[in-house]
Amino acid sequence: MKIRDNYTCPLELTQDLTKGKWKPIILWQLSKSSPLSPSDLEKSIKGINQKMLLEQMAELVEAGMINKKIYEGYPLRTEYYLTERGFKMLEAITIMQGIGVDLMKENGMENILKSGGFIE
Amino acid sequence: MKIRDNYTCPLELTQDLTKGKWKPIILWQLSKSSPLSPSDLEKSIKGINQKMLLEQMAELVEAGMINKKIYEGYPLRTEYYLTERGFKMLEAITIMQGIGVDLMKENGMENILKSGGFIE
DNA sequence: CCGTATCCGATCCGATACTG
DNA sequence: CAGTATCGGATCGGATACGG
Repeated sequence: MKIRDNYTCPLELTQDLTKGKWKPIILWQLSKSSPLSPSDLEKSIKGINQKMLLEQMAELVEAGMINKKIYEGYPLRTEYYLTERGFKMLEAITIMQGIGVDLMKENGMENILKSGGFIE
Repeated sequence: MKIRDNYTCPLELTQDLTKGKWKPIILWQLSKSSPLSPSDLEKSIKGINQKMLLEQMAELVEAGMINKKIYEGYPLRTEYYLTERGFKMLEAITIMQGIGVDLMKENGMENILKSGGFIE
């Protein structure tokens, strides 16, 4: 993750640190159940693969949104959990989740909401 | 803007509609002063160019976050303003702005905060 | 001044393979 | 199971030019 040297406003910085297809979803998942191992998360996030998950989590750690606890020995085990900053970011994500629900209701996508296919 | 057909959760939809380098900043600017013309916005957002601005605004209109009012006649004039949904989205953006300020303070980037270079 | 089209480099993301 | 490396296609974003 490259932090640019010139930001015109703080919002851009936060954006940079939380952008990408998966990061908000990872934070959302960790807010509901924590701590979680990478394999747990991979199961709970439909469509993600191991590479994307670990890559995005490493960036979230760098951004101070999540932390990990590593257990020595075999089988390997690591657990991730939200930091205080991560919880704050989650407030923003929660609002966006609400907007998404509204949008889906307005656009005949209730099937997704009810199917249980999504993570709530 | 292509809306995917399969979302695993509403958050992904909102993300799709508000992603990109400029959209949150456009909403932020419109929240402080509204309505604004494209040329006003272009002046107030450092680094953006006309193409990106109009392109991103068109997508925000499609997403129902902003609306525009077109005045007939010459010189051409159009004004953009936030919708109710846009204001809701702004709550999330405001939180992220706050996180960005914290991050900058922790990382010796106060110069950006104080320089007046950013839009507050 | 508002808006659209094109071109092209940078970045993202998914598949796959590999290590400890 | 956790994590890293590589590669290629898709997408994004900035420059530039053109039209209403």
